[in-house]
Amino acid sequence: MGRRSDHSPDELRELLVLSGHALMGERGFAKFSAREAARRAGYSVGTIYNVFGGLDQYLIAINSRTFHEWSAWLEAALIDAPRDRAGRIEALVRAYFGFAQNNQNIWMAIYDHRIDRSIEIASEDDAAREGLTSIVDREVASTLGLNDSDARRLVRSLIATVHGHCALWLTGSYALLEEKDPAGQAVDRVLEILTHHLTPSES
Amino acid sequence: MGRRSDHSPDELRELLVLSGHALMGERGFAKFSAREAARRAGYSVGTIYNVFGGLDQYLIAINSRTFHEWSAWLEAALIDAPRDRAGRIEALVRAYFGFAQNNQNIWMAIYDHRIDRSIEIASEDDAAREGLTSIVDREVASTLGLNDSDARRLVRSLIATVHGHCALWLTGSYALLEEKDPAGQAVDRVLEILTHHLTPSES
DNA sequence: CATGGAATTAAACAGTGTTCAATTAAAAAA
DNA sequence: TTTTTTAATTGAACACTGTTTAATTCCATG
Repeated sequence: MGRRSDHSPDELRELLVLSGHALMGERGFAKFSAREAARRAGYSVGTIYNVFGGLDQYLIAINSRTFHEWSAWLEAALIDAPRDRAGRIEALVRAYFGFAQNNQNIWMAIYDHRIDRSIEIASEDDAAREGLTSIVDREVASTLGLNDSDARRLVRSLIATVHGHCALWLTGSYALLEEKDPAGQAVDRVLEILTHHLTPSES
Repeated sequence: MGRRSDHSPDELRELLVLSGHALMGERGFAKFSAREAARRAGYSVGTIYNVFGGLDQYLIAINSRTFHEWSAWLEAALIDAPRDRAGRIEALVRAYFGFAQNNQNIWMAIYDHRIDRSIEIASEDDAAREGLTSIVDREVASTLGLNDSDARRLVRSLIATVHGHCALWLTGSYALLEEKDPAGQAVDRVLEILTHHLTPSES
């Protein structure tokens, strides 16, 4: 076939991302198939290469969708969160875990997809990733008595801390198998760390 | 061919693990090929299925080898470590990072391989994984004024904290891209956490 | 209506994991 | 020693991948 008018370029792009995202959720990264994703969208594999340029870019687009959903999930959780600092931090961390648990395959796909340094990430995809970090920046960094640079470093370190708990938990890795409440452990660690970085007047 | 006497069952097993481990180091998990690993060992794919029972068990065996090397690496680093608590903790965390950095592909393969709950892990492979945790248990837990249960929980949480920093760093993930010394951040976080769990007389 | 250009596909290629009948070598039995 | 049994090893088949490219088919424009 040739140019088909049943979908505009943008519609087609979104259609394929949607189909791939759903398939990733069903199968997980290891059993994902671009062929199958295209098939379900009613197109053939080649179309993916046309639209995205390659499999890596397609996977990046799928993961960007996950980042958006994840950000929205966190924002939603923060609406109902308590007003005190510890309460908000706990809500944030538990929402982080909640999204991962309720969307295991697509959450893990974010980290399963290793992107070669050679291929460049579109600014749109970059923004999706930054969006998540910026939520934590807003919630945490502003309340600290640190200069911006130190606060940024600490926030990223806190994200790594929470990520570590969540990743080991969901991969069923040895370290957290017997732990009943990994999210609670992450919350505790984050709060312990934060007390070290509060100015006396804040603690 | 039939039964060949050039390798005993144990030798063959080790030969294949060695070959697979080397290939994993060269290519990484995504581009690993059991066929190629067997080829390099001078056998055909079927042999892997004979010896290990399936691809999953083969990958588990390869990763067990990594765990042994990793444990040895940590023990070696602890020999030259300072005697004070903070110094030993720092040495441990930096050795953790050092192994991962110097063996990126085989280190990441540990977490890339998702093991279905249905397949059971041989006690030998379990021991390889426990061995690593037990090093941290020995170094950290015994110095804390906690009961065994709480200490175990905390140690695993600390491992998750360090793992998170290391994983985000090596995957080139958004959160730690600009961080110059991720290991140092992990060390700082671990020490900050530990001060919260020391009895007054120890701090 | 024709024609050029762009979207879409089908087919080909080189790989993969997995299974299993056929083969072959060594060990056991005669 | 010769034969038979047993077990290790392979090769081929199957159904899949991702990736590239020539051929097709549709649409918009002249």
